[in-house]
Amino acid sequence: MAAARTGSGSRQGAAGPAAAAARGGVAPVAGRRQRERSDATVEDLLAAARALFAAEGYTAASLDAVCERAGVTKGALYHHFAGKRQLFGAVYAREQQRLADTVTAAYLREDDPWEAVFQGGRAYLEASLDPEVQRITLFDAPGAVGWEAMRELGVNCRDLTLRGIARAIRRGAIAPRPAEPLTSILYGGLSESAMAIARADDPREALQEALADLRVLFDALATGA
Amino acid sequence: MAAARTGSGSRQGAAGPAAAAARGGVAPVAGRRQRERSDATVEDLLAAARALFAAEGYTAASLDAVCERAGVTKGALYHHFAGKRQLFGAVYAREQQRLADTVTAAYLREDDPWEAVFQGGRAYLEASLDPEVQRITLFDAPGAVGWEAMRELGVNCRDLTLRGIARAIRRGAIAPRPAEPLTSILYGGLSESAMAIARADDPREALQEALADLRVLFDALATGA
DNA sequence: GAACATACATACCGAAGGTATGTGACTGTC
DNA sequence: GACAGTCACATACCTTCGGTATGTATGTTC
Repeated sequence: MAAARTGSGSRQGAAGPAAAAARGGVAPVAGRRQRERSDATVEDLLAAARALFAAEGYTAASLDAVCERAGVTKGALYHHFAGKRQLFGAVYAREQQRLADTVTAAYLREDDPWEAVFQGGRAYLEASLDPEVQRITLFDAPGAVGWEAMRELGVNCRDLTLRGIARAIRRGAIAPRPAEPLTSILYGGLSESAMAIARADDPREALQEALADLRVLFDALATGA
Repeated sequence: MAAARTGSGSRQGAAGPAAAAARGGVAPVAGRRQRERSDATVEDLLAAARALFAAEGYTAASLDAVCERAGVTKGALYHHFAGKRQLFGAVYAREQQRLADTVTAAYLREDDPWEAVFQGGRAYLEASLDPEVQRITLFDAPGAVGWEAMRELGVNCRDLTLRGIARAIRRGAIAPRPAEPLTSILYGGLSESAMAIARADDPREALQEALADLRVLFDALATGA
């Protein structure tokens, strides 16, 4: 327990630019364990990257700007991430995780397996109306990380959809069929719907119309029983 | 008809790098009218850009490489296009035009308005299986030119879908509803399906399954009459 | 406490998008 | 049919940005 105070709150000798100290943590920094420091830096970088990627888009957002906002230098960035694509990939994975949590919560609230898929879809649609979410998950992700990586970077809503549909089929809530095609149609349809709704003259009304149409579609596919 | 020969086939004084002479045209160049020269240069640039954008993606493809392939310098490129985005936008617009022609042809072959939409969708799906088409229209376009520009850059398949659905509604082939929501679901569903099919273990089988599922969906929405 | 590993900062490089400017070919005009 | 003006480029250059190599203070291990 010797002398723990190290004076300046900056992480190292030179001048730590800014912003990092504004995080929730208490004042001192040098006494923490490496893992905590590392995690905090990654957190700062991801937060800064998310903000800039969302605001300016993947190509327009520069790593220098990300580092400045995170209060770190490029040395730190490249210590934790292999490059710009990987940084974006990490941001994307987080975003999908957040979306998936929301969708899963809505899904689990329903007992009927087909209705549960509907509610999950509804939750995904509503969550995807946020322009920042759209920019990251719908616009830039395909071009930046590719289609395969989008599905392999941890949890993703497409797999959620697939599993929901598969369960609805197993339970007999919809007619037997391979689950993949309907997954593509539903997931792609919801994604495109989100983009259209967000840009509609009256997004509120557009959302209601979309949900009504989606309801018709779900009813049409449900087995009468 | 004075002396028309100008010696070298190169367009101007200095050394025209390459490739441009390989186009279909005959040998001399200087005698043509400006408009023809200009059109030919634009054509070369678009062809080179399409090839590189399709092969390497929007960000990875460099304008220097495009110019080299087109046998032109950046001066020519920036004389005809405002920048990289606009060049890509022009390539994208052409691609959409090509797709739209194919889709329209399939659409017009059917009399029943709802079946015509199905055949148009089928044509769009099959045409979108080409990796080069996918890379340009599905992966890079949203991030590079944005959603609004994708719909304002000339003909596009989404509007075709919208009009087909609107006609099917007017003719009573499907139940009355606002056409926009179903358009988003169908167009987005087909786009996502194309990406999934192209990456499936057995694309042939995946395509058949997708079309079968699409058929079920179309039948479910059709009015019995 | 000495050797080692971690977590950065600093400085630099090359590539690529974009721009400013020059020049020869073309075109309308008198 | 010269001549002025415009068009269609080429050349050279600037700036930004992604990426890398290296130095160094901090933390960890034995």
